[in-house]
Amino acid sequence: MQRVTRDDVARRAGTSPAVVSYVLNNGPRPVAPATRARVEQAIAELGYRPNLVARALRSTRSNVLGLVVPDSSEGYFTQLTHAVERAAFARGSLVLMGNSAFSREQEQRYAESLANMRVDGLLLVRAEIAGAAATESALDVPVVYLHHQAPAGSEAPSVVLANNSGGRLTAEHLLGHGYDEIGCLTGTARSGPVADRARGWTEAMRAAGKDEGNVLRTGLDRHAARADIRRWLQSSRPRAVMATADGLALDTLTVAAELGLRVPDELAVIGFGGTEAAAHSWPPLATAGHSFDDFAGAAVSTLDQLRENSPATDQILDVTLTTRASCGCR
Amino acid sequence: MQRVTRDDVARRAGTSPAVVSYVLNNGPRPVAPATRARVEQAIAELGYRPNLVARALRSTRSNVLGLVVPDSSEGYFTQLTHAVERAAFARGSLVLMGNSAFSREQEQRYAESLANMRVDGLLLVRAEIAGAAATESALDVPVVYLHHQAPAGSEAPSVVLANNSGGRLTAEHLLGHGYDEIGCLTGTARSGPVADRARGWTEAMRAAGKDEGNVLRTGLDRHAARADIRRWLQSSRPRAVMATADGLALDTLTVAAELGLRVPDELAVIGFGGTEAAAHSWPPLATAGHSFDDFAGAAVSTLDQLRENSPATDQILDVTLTTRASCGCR
DNA sequence: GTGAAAGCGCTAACAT
DNA sequence: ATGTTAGCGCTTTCAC
Repeated sequence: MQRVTRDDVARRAGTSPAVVSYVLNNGPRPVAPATRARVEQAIAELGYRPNLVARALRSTRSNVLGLVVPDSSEGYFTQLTHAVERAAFARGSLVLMGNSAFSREQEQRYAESLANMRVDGLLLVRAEIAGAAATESALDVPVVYLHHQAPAGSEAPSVVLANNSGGRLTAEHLLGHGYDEIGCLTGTARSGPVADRARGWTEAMRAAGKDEGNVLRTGLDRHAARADIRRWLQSSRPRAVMATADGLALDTLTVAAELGLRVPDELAVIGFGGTEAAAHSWPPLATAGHSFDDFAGAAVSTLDQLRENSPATDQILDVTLTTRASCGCR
Repeated sequence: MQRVTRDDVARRAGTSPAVVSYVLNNGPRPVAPATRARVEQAIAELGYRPNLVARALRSTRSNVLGLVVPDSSEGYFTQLTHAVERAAFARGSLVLMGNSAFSREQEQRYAESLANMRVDGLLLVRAEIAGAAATESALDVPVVYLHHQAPAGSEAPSVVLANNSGGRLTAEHLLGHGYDEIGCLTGTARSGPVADRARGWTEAMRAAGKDEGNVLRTGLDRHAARADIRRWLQSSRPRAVMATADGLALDTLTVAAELGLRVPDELAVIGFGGTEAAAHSWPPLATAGHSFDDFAGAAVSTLDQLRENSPATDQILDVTLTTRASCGCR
C-alpha cells in the first residue's frame, strides 16, 4: 500500500494539488470555504499526513533545531536539554540532539551532521572544552551558544548566565552568614562559566578581606572528584564551600554525609545552576541560577532573530539565589 | 552566496552528478580511482555538504530515529535517552526526541510529528499511561516500545526489563538479609513495569510466608510522594523497603535522612532501574537493572529488523542486582 | 479562487 | 566507467 500524497488528496477533493497546499499552509492564497471543506474531508478520509521532508526540501525550512550538549545525563545539561525541547516544541519545532561527550571533535561531527540535516538552527552547549571554535562559519546555519560564551573567532551570539556576578553573589551570601574559612570547589578549565563563577568568588573574598587561597579544582571524572573532595574536606577543613556547579555541590553533600560532617552546622554548602536535584537533596541545596525555560527560550528566540537577519546580541541572564538549608539558612 | 550543490561539484570535477553520488555513497556503481580523486578534491575545495533532506526525500530513508519519553529529566529516562542517542549515532542515525509529559495526547502529537518527519523508526517509552495504544498503525512507521510493554491492540514489538522476576529478585535479596517487615514502595499504575516489579515482590513475600500487605502506592508528583513516604515510614515502620524505581528509592533515602533514620541499620532500601544516581547517593543505593546501552541497543536493532520486514519479537532483558550499602550489604 | 508547472537537491535505473 | 534523466512530495509563482 502506497502512502497517501497531496496529489491523492487533490484528486479525491476534485481540486488541484496547489489548493491542497493552500489549505494545509493556510496560505499564501485564499481558498473558498466550500473547497476548503472538501479538501479537509479528503484529508481526513484518506488519513493524509504531509511529508515534512519534502516540505523542508522545498521551503528550506525544516522546523527542526539541532542541540549539542556535552552530556545529556548530567543534571544541569539534562534540564537545559529538556527546556530547549519544550521551547522548540512550543514554537513548532522538534529537536535533534547529540552528545559531544566534552570532545571538540565529537561536537564538530554532530554540528556537521546537524547542519547537513538542514536544521533551522544550531544550539551549541559547550563546557570545559578549551580552544578553537567549531568551524561553524562553514556550516552555513545559524548558531547560538548556550551556557558557554562563543569561542574566540566565532561570530555567533551567546546566551549565558551572569556567572561572575553570580559567583560573587553566592560568596557574599556565605560571607553574610559569618563563615570564616570559605573554600571554592570548581573545575579545571581556565575560562568558561565555571571559571567565571570562581572568579566572582575570588573577587568577593578579596573585597571582604578574606583568604581567597582555598580553591579545589577537580575534573570531570566523578569518582575522582569525590576522592579529591574527601581529601580536601579532611585536610583544609573549610567552614563553608561554594561549588561552581550543582553537581559538585551535591558531591560535596554526599562526601560530607560519608564523613559524618553535619551540613550546614559543620560545613555549609552552596551550589550553582539552579537544578531540580538541588531541591531534592538532603539537606536541600542552596543554589544560584536562572529559570531553565527562560534560558532555553532566550536561546531559541535568538536563533529566530538570526534567521530573520536581525542583529542578534549576546544575552547575559541574571542569576538569583535560592537559599535552602545547606547554606545555613532556615 | 548560494549553497554548493552536487551539480557544482560535478561541474568542478568535470564529471556528471551521478558520479558524485556514486563517490558519496560509495556505490551503487564503481568509480575510477582518478575520477574519485577529482570528485573528492572538488568536494573539499568547494566545501560541499550533501543535503540530507534531499537525500531523505529521494531515498525514503532519513537516518533519523524518533524517541518519545515521558520526561527526559527523570534519572531513568535521562539515561535511556542518552543511551538511545549513543546507539543511534553508532549506527549512523540522529535522534529527534520529544517529551510526552506522561500524557497520551502529547505522546500522540509527538508520534505524529515524528512520523511526518519521516523518521526511520519510532521508539516509544511509556510510563504510567493507562489505556489505549497510540494509533501507531496509521503512522506507517516502524514502532518499538521501550521499557513498557506495547499497549493492547498494538502490533509493535517491545524491549522491556524482566520486571516481575527482577521484583522477586530484589525482594528475595531483602528477605535473605533476614529483614522481617519488608514494605513495597511503588506507583499507582495497575499495569506496566513498575506494577510488574511490585507483583514480583508480592510473589516473593508470599512464597516466604511473609506479610505482603505493606505497600505504599504513590504518584508522579515528587513533593507529594516524599510526604507520603514520610508518613509511611513514620506509621508503618518497615525494616526494609523495596522501591520499584530508583527515583522512589532515592526519595526514600532522602526522607530517611530527614527523619534521622540510619540506612541500612534502621531501614534498608533497594531500588530498581540501575541508574547512575544510585551509585552516587549516600549511602550508595542497591538497585536491580540492566545496562542502558544494551537496552537501547536492543531497541535500535529491533527497529532495524522491522525495517527489513524481519519478524521482530518482544525482548525481555534480564535484570541483575547491584548490591550496595543501602540494602545492608557491606 | 483555482490550476499548471517549475523546481528544491538528491538517488538510481537506464543508457552508452 | 560514466552520463542522462525521471522522479521523491512539496511550495509558490504565474497565468487564468
